[in-house]
Amino acid sequence: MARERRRQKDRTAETSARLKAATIDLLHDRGFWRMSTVEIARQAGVSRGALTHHFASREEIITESVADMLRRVTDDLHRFAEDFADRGGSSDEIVDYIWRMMSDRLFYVTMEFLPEARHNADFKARLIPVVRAFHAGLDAVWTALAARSGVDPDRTRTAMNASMCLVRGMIAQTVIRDDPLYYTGLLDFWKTQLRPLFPVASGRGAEGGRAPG
Amino acid sequence: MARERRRQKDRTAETSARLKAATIDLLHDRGFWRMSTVEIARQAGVSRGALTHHFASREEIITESVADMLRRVTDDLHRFAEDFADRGGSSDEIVDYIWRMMSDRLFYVTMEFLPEARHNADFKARLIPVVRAFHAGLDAVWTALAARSGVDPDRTRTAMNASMCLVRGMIAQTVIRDDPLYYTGLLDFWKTQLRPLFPVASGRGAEGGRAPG
DNA sequence: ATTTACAAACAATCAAGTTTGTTTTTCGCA
DNA sequence: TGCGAAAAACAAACTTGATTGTTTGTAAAT
Repeated sequence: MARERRRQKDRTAETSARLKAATIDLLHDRGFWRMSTVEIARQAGVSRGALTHHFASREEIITESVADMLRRVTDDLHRFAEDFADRGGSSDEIVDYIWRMMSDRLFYVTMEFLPEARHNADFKARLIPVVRAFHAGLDAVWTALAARSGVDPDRTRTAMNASMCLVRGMIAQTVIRDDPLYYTGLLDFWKTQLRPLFPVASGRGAEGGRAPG
Repeated sequence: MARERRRQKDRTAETSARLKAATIDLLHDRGFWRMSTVEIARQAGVSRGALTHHFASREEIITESVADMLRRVTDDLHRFAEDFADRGGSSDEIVDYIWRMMSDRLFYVTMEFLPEARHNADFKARLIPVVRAFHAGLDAVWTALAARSGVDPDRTRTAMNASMCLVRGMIAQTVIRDDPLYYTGLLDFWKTQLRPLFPVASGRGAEGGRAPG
């Protein structure tokens, strides 16, 4: 393009980024074990030599790619939490948000590497800190909801972690069962269950923030 | 052994059963792609030649093993549904049952082959009918609960499918997060949510089952 | 006798990591 | 500031090991 001479830092950053993006793409489209480092290089538009230069092993490029992806999602999560706290959203919105976030490749990619984490202690260890950061992002969202609806934070966390698990299980099921109405039905049911737990304080503030158990 | 002369039917049945059991064991302990046909034969205590004699390919022994496993679980499900209908159990009990059923290797093994189903159309096609039968088994349980508590069957199905998804998502999370209290907390939360939807008809209160230790 | 169950050796493929070679960038130093 | 060595970014060929499906051989059941 414009610059014929590029700094090595820039070249490294760009090539690594392309390779990591290609890795996530293939993780999603081809699967953890079906994809090869040859494919990753091809998809990234670089030689396999470039790949081996920047990443010591197949396992390394995968762990770094997944870590990158989770960090990006975590950033989004924090932005959403801030925005949500500012304008005071509803529990419905949160359900929709996590459904969209998880459906958008995140949990499909997760299903690719979860089995590996279960069988490969190094891989799992490398993953845990970044997963913890992701959960901290989730907690930021839950905390915003708890503050906004005046509900006990612990109870909020439980309800929202359950929502996360529900969505995980739903997306797992989409692999075998393709039935959009089934999933919207489940989400609606879930929203209905959550609503009384997190009353919206706005407007005619009749509710003080307590829900009958 | 006791019998020196065995029918070929019996030999085939026994050897196949050993191989399929070994396949499920390794699927759980080593993972879909980490295990090899050599390992399966060794685990089953037969030669690899025996394996190739009874199963045309690696994919075939895996699909047949998984189908067998799902059929066994489905049988259990129907037995539970019958028993549950006879004595009129609580929704708490159902939550405990599906948690136990899914935690007992079933969903870990499922997480091993779900990605394969996502990327391998033949594999998926081979799986769908047996998964459908499994869901029919689940429906038998839900129907028993609906009849017993006089709740609309459709609503019951939705609530119970949500329970299944919740449990799936919880078990997926156990791969990364090892925290038994977290999971019992989620189960208790969910039982509390379900209880008012499925009131126990008798005057004895909703004492049902307690969470497993 | 002929088919079936099992056993073991074989062949071909494939992917990961290594090595070797070439071009571009960086940097110490005159 | 300019030059040359060193290092980094790529590229491609090579090595090795593992795995699957196939083939060939043998004992037992039909």
